[in-house]
Amino acid sequence: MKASQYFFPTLKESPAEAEVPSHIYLVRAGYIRQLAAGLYEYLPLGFRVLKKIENIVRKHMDQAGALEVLLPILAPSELWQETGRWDVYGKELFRVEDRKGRLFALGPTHEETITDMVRKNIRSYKDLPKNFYQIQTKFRDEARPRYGLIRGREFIMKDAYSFDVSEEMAVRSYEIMKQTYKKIFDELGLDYLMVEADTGAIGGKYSHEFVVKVPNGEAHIVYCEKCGYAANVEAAKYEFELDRLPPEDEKPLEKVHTPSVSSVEDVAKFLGVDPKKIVKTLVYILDDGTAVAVLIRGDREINETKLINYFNALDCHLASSEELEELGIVEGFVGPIGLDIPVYADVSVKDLHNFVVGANEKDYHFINVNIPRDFKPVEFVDFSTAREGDPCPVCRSPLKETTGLEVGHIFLLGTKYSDAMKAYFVDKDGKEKPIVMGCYGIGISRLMAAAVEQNHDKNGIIWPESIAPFKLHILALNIKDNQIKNVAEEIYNKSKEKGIEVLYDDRDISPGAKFKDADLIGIPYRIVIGKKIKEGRIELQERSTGEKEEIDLENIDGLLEKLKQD
RNA sequence: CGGAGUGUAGCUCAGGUGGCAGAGCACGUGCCUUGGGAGCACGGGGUCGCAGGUUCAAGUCCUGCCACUCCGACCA
Repeated sequence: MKASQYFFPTLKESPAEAEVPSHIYLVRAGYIRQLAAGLYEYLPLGFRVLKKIENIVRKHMDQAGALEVLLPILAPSELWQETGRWDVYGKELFRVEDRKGRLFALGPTHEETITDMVRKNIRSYKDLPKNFYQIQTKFRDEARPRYGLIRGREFIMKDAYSFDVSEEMAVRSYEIMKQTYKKIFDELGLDYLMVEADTGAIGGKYSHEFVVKVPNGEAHIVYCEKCGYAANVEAAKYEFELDRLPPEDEKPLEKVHTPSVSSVEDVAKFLGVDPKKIVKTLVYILDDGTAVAVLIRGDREINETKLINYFNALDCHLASSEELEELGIVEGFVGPIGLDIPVYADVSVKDLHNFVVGANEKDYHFINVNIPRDFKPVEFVDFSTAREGDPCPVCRSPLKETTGLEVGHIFLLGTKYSDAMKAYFVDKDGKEKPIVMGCYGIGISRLMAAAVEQNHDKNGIIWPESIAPFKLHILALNIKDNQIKNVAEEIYNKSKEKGIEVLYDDRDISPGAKFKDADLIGIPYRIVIGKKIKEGRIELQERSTGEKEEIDLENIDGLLEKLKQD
């Protein structure tokens, strides 16, 4: 491709609205443009990268035996009513109305549609297993789109759905996808972790996330360098047994005056005790309006996902001042003793002795509290958010913490959707059974951003070879010099003949501008044709290392052949 | 959805106390130049986010709305 005929509007300055590297460079280098919040146009370079990623994903999905389909973006509301998600999914679901007033969803995901397709067309165990996938634009009316392609309202996703005769077989399908995902992310050249994840409201037996390691990522991950355990903090087990305080003799319960002292920090300072011996009492309101008190050791944080899962709720929030008042609870001095809502305790409180809690009375705390002498929680549950330094649940070494970007998520769904939508098959024994499902997503457009987050420097993008828009960038530094031009054209033509994807900068602009654009765009290999052509030499540069190597023109065929090979 | 900020040329931005709409870059033409975003000259380009109000006069002051960004909540 000749640059003079191509289109990559580069910018000298960062766009005002971009904050993160992937957003800044994809815009500056002319890959994408913003249309509105969370909506982006893919310019020719951007679309090339997108197709590269798609094709890698497609290749591995096909190899795994999955079958590519294309489902409608619009989904009739009735389907979503069947699973209850028309109401549950909330404001994130784009809803549209046709001329007759019939409602549709712009698909944010396709469990309903694919399950409908399967239930209408699959009758027997002989038709199973099947795995269908598609690569398509998805719509989610995000409360806060941000970071360019990382969180859009419209984005490109590969979604796959497996259908099996039994859970055992479904696990097998799930494992195949897990291995397939590893191959995909390996080939993309990304530094990622596969982590145990929460299944969220989608339900199911278990799930794994594939997380690309980036600073300031939205996903918080703990992992063990020793044994390889890795989990999203929402799903990571907290091993309190390994973090418990030494036993003590019980001291008598005492109420102490603590004027205007309510935060754990302040109480610890005021009473001169370790925050680990202060127990926070948090009042949560579940989505059905139930109020519950949850105790946790002062040095730890509640994980609301674990809470939601335990209570089988869709949602929960910390009680507001008004809600506390309605319940007759004293804000800042809440404690389990004498509280008339159910009290649950995080495991971190188990076997804790002589600890401090709020006295449910303004400006008072109890000290030397002991379980079960002074109160008894309904149950001890793991509500803790895992964090760096916690013991690994597998091998007990201290966990490390990192952040990342979720680019893939696989779920073993079970029969949640097949039950709701009556997707049944007739098994060998002649009995009708629900199909066991799994679902598997990869954020294609987000991967493009993730790759840039992980591969850039101050001058621009450094694409992994597998997804670079072109492999070779030819810079003819002075296109008015006939010798330079002729050599450049010759190398360009030879590259094309060999099937090397090449961008040839034949524009009549200054050398500096060409170098700057080339660095921004980030094509892996660069052949520079300039003054040294007088001595019959050209230059090969690698974008990733910045290394420059002078090559005799007569060796150009060998060089191109080598570029073609790797 | 709560909090904060921004909105002026294609881009990045400047425009105290109200008084002719600006710069750099980009773009066009010509000259010159060609190894890290060259130089000179001339030129084109504006609904100052939108609507209303105050005023002789509004980019500037007031009210409302919209859009975009950031922090948080949220994120099958």
